[in-house]
Amino acid sequence: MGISKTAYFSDRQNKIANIAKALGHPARIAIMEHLIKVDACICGDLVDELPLAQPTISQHLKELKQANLIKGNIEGSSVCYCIHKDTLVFLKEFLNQFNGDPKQNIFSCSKS
Amino acid sequence: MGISKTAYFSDRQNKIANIAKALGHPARIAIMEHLIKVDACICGDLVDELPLAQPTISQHLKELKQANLIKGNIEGSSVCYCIHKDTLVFLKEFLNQFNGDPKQNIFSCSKS
DNA sequence: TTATGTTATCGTAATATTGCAATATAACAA
DNA sequence: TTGTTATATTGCAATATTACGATAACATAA
Repeated sequence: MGISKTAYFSDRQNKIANIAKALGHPARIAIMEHLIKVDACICGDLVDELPLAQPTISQHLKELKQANLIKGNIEGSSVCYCIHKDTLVFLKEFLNQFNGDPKQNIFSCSKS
Repeated sequence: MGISKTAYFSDRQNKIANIAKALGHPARIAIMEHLIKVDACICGDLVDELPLAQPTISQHLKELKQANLIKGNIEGSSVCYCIHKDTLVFLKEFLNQFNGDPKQNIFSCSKS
């Protein structure tokens, strides 16, 4: 990515960007959607479900975990993953900023 | 980013990932937040506002425009940018999938 | 015309991401 | 112990992103 000037932005802006970045890959969207469908599953289930190799899935899970989008519970020799809703709520709150007057600012913009 | 197997995922999953990826940088979050604060502004305003050079801002705006997160209106020699709410609504609808029973799946997960 | 203001594009260096084979690690069974 | 199963880590090639100086493209003014 080249140098990213994260230090120049607020913690909140960096946190939101980090969550969005973690969601910025179709495999990770597919993982999130599979997790919500089955409630919780292990890495191996995702390897069967998605057209990617096990190390790749594991790496994507790590990415999602780093952003707090999922949690992993160790269950014997496997790890059970599920969604961490708090983070999704946080992201939704960011999006709610953009709910202004619906009559305004929809199909045009000017600096007037 | 290396080869991204986008072809293996649905159009919808790719679209969501693309929007999220566009939001996956603090400068672009800052741009979106500035745009909502002032309703609409030109590139030069953002150059004054953010600690990045003009070509960098322009590139970030292109990224946001490509994901349909903003629109640009040419006004004389400048371009007026504003938020494209439809895309944010689309992203919010994706997040709404994750609003299951609040008593379930909050602080634990198991494959039981 | 020339000059100025505004934005986009090009080129490039530094760095990050993606994907996977190979391998390591860990839990458990036999 | 050995073997099996499940997941994580390492190492690497291919590719993408980030940032910015230089410059191009454009509208407008003088």
